[in-house]
Amino acid sequence: MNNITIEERCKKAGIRITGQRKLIIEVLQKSNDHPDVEELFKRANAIDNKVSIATVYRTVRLLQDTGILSRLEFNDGKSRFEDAVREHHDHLIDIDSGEVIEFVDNEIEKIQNKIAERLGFDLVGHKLELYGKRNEK
Amino acid sequence: MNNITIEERCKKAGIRITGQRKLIIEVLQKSNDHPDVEELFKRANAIDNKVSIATVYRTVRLLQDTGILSRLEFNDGKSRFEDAVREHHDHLIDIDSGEVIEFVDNEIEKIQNKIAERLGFDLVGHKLELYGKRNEK
DNA sequence: CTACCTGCAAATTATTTGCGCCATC
DNA sequence: GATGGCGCAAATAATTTGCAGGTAG
Repeated sequence: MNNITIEERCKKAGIRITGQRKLIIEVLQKSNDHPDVEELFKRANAIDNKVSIATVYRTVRLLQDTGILSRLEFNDGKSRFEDAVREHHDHLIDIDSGEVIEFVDNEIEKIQNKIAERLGFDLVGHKLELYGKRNEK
Repeated sequence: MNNITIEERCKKAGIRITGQRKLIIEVLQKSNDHPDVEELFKRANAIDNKVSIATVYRTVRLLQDTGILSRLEFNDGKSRFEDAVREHHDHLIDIDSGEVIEFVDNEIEKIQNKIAERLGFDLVGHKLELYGKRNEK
């Protein structure tokens, strides 16, 4: 599903691979949820405590500016990051538990292109978040 | 299009209408763009400089918690607010100019409900942002 | 009247940055 | 070995809050 790793893309982009960057990238790569910077910092330190939080901030910013990561904001004041190159997906947020579920829907993508065209734009990207409650049945 | 004013909804919610709140609400009501708190503060002060920025922050938070305003975050680190009760619409953001265009599309709403259902959720709300470049032609 | 609101400034929280030392290419 | 990265702590930026006095209902 995700054939080219973040690290490979970094090299391709001419980003120097240091020990701390390697570690942060590894943590990002294996995170299925959406950790904020504080949480990335904790997870990286649990593996090897040679990373400062300043470096985590610098790294995610660098990777975001290079287009390797996407920044997400779920209206809680903190930024979250995820691999920008993975198969495109959107987010469903459980408003009771805060849990974030990813999903893909092709129909949505098609309609979005249609809308952008209607408004005289070329679509470059999008962000869709659904907020819902689990239905018992 | 928008029959019940923000102020009326505040009264209904039991929110005390003070001079500063009245003013902030008035500014919100007549803003067609998406001002951040700093900008709301400036606009309110241009009318009557009896409002502090702390009160603007307190007011938008209060109205957000009461469900009268929705908070928006366009990935620039600042929060923006808009009337939560207006006819539902989404946002198209011009990545060159930063301009924000609102649009409505019924088809999108229908599909979103379908997706939520598929995932076992009842849809409570959503946020869709398209990012695009104006196409010359 | 009384509970609630406001301004001010200090406190918090998230994020960025200057600087001297250190590591990658 | 030179260029760029790192940790630390201080600087910013956005937002929240304690307190003493003011105001809406």
